[in-house]
Amino acid sequence: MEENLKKSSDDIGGGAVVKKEKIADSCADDEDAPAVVVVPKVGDKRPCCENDDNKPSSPGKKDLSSSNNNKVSLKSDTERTEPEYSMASSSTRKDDQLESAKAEMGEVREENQRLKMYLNRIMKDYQKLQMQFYDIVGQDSKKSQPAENNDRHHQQQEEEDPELVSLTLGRFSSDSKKDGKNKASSSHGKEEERGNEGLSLGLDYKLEASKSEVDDEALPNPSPVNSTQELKEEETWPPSKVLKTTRTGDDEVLQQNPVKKPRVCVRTRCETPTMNDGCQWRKYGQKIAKGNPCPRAYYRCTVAPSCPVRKQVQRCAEDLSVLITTYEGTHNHPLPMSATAMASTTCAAASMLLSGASSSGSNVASLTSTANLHGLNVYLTDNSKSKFYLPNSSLSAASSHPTITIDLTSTPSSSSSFPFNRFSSAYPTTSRYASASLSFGSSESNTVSWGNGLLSYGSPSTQPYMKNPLNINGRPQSTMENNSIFPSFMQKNNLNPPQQPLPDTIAAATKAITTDPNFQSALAAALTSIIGTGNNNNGGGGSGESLAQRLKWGEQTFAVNGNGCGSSFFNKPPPSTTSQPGSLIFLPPNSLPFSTPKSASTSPGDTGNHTN
DNA sequence: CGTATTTGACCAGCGC
DNA sequence: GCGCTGGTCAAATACG
Repeated sequence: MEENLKKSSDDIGGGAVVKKEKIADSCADDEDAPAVVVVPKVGDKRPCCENDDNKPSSPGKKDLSSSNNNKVSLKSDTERTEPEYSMASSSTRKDDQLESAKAEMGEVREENQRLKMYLNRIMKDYQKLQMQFYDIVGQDSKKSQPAENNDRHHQQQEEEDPELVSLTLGRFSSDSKKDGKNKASSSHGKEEERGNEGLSLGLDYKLEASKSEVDDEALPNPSPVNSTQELKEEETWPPSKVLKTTRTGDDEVLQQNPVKKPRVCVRTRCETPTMNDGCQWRKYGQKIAKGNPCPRAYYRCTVAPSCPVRKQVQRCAEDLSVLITTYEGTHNHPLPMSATAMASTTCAAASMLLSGASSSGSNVASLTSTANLHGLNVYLTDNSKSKFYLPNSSLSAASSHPTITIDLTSTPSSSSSFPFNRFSSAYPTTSRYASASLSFGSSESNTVSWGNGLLSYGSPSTQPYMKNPLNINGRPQSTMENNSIFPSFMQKNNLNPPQQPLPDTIAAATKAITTDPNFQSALAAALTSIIGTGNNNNGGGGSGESLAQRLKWGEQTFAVNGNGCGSSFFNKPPPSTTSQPGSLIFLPPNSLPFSTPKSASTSPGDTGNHTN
């Protein structure tokens, strides 16, 4: 364990920190881009570990990014640049530049220092938490040793039982892989999960925590984007191949879980080829799916080169006006503000799915939870038991993935009456994974497609989509989505901004999801695992406060970071927004969608982008 | 000319 | 083992 921790810390120091430049690149429209963001280097994921030893980062950038060598690096940079400036400039202008450069360097240095402090704090917290966790686990194990067998039995069942997928997922990261110690306590962990859904779920749902390194890395990593998720996801994304290898390579623990990422399926009414979710996507494939005449388009997130997020866009065969967008994976990079809405929503949905599944998993009973929040109906069901089937056969493809469906197409009446009419589980009855359906049929007209609403809101005049109805084949003509402005959907108490029906819906949806106890617990656990807040007195102002306390669902603005699940803690603690490092920031009210420069399509939603 | 999209080929998983 | 299907790759093409 210690080793792991150490390792993780090294990793963090070596490769996790991303420099400003990078951020700027990926999120051109994010004006508030943190000066320094800790972002898991997706692309460098592997290298990430290697970097420590073998791969010195490239001079300019890496220096800044290397937390361990911040000072040195910065200094070297400065030294390097100074001469250039002086040589080149004899004029006062140059001097000014030099001064400004120095000032910048100073800022960056400070930022780095701050990040370092964060990192240290996090590491400490993490260790403490872990210790506590083990203590608890140990106690439980003693208390319920007899029950252990049962747990094991459950475990086995889970392995065979599709429903338990989410549990499995949760289990992975924390239990299975850390070390023998964890392994021993895995069963207990499960027990705890049962009692407290959120416990270890957290990031687990990120899945396949196949590698211990990954886990370790992730936990300590303060990166705004859930590094854990990213790393895991990245590894897992390569669908079958990687999975397979992972599976084989890893223990049997993984066996039970095919390691498939949860998917969030969003149904919206959208006339445009794709829904603008604020992210930048590149189309990499198109296929005719069985049972649906409309081709399915495959997109991958291009905001960051290594972003594992993929999405599938397809028109509903039954109703061509309905666009089905399926998101898979979590962004490993900061997202534009406009993209956070969707990201948060999808992330929340995924979390809910997992948490819900986990809870159901223990009982192996069908889970059906209903929440009526803010006029939204949220249904979480265990599909495996569900007798409903998804009309769109094309979705059956997702059968192997835990899938949660968010229906934004249903009208109030229909949704309220029975959302599953439209949505049913994406899983066939034989599905191995639990799935959930969310129907956000707000009282407002959901008929306004998400994409449309967003698009029009953002910059009506410049919305190409609107101009480009889908082509004959229903293929997106362009993956470049316009930036949509996603009104501060997260604004507190402001769920019904005028003229923003859609965002509103999303906001409500997000809120509804986030209000879900399951989700809360899951998210809290996740955040806790990352930040290690909990009981520690974190040096960071008020960190002593429990995370849960800090999460004031529904009341506070919910800042979801690029990854979606509140990862942006450290991402950007702009003084103004977050004086407290640990505080959970939800979208700053009125985070407007800046239109992303050109190609970037920023829309609310990270995990998913819907482009019609 | 660089970048994004298109599209056929390829691969892996799954069911029969 | 074979065929079907989903998903991805990558060369060719289109576009700005």
